[in-house]
Amino acid sequence: MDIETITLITQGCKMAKDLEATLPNMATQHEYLLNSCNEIISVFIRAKERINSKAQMGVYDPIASGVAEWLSSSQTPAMHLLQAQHLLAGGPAPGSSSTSRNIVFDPKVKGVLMQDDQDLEGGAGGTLAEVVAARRGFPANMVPEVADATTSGPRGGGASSSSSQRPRRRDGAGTRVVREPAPQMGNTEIPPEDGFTWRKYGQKAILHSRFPRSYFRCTHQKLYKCPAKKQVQRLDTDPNTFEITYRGDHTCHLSSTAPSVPPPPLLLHNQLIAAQQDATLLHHISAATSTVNLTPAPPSSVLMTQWLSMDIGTGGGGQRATSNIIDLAGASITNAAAAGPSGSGLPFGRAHINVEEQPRVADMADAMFNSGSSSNNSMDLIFSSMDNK
DNA sequence: TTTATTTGACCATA
DNA sequence: TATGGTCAAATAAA
Repeated sequence: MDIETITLITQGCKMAKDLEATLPNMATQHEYLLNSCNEIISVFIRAKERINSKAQMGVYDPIASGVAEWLSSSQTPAMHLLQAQHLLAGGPAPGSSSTSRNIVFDPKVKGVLMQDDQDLEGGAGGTLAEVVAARRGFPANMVPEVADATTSGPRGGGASSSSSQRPRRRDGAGTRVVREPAPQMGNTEIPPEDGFTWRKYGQKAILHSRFPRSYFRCTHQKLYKCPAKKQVQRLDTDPNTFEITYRGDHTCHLSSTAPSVPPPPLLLHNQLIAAQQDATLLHHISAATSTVNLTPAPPSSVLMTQWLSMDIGTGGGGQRATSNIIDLAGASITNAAAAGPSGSGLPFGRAHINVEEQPRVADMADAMFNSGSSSNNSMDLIFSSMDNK
């Protein structure tokens, strides 16, 4: 990545942060906000185009990848807002590309699909869940409704894949290899989160590799017989990059109580309402009896909390208001109230939440949105009562 | 007490 | 037979 691209990205980030700083005072200045957003977007688009031109040469750029990680980790509420606007406007998220497979302006999008991938970004059609998952950079096999016909179970014995790196396994079909930069902050030993919860079941030294390979399976493997697995290994040539191999599809999302694709970034309340009215979205919004399809923690619980509190103004009253919360990725929680502190694990099973159950839903929402990590998050607390074997 | 992680042993595959 | 992948007991953490 050349210096000009870096400069553009830096400039865009600075502009976004400046905007964020002025947001409290300028929140009502729509024209100013619009202009500012447009300026920021144009800067990132220029950066994106420069990066795309490099990426299309087929070169994985660890520096660009690192910047993507940095962008992700430093994403501000203002950035979320920009992204939300573009998401609902039908256009690509700021900084994302309809064709590229590189930097996407999203907290979760960091990966570079290396093989056996589908054009995650390119699908003009597809379900919302697919689009959202694609925008979030998830491997195609993690997108609900997208069944990989070639996928087999852990020892399914499918046909051999084209992987040249691990020719030993015959069940290579359905595997996807993603490279993601190691977190720049915090514990860099931990592979970046991908929105699902994983349980580590093994670690093994690999021949001719400096770093051991870690083996993970879906946390819900037992309960839902979810065959999804992943292997995580640091690259010998670039210790700051993880190579993550996904195997098997998540089947846990098939259950109404199971985790699914994570929700999209923060969306404004009115945008959510508008989205609700969109026929394409209604497909994903359950009707009268609202089945709660629980998801891993949102990318930014803080932001979600902010959003909930933002919404209180329109909800009226001195009490904490009821909000319509819609998980656009296929889940729905209706009339979930943002209420006080929650207790520990909530004893609900296949949750058909009625409006009358708001207090309980409120606790659940609290548990969901106050959790910080997708692993060991409150959702597991919620599920723990159900996971009794 | 429950759940997650670690790690040595075992098994399957090339 | 070497190697990668998984199991399961031991241990740690919550």
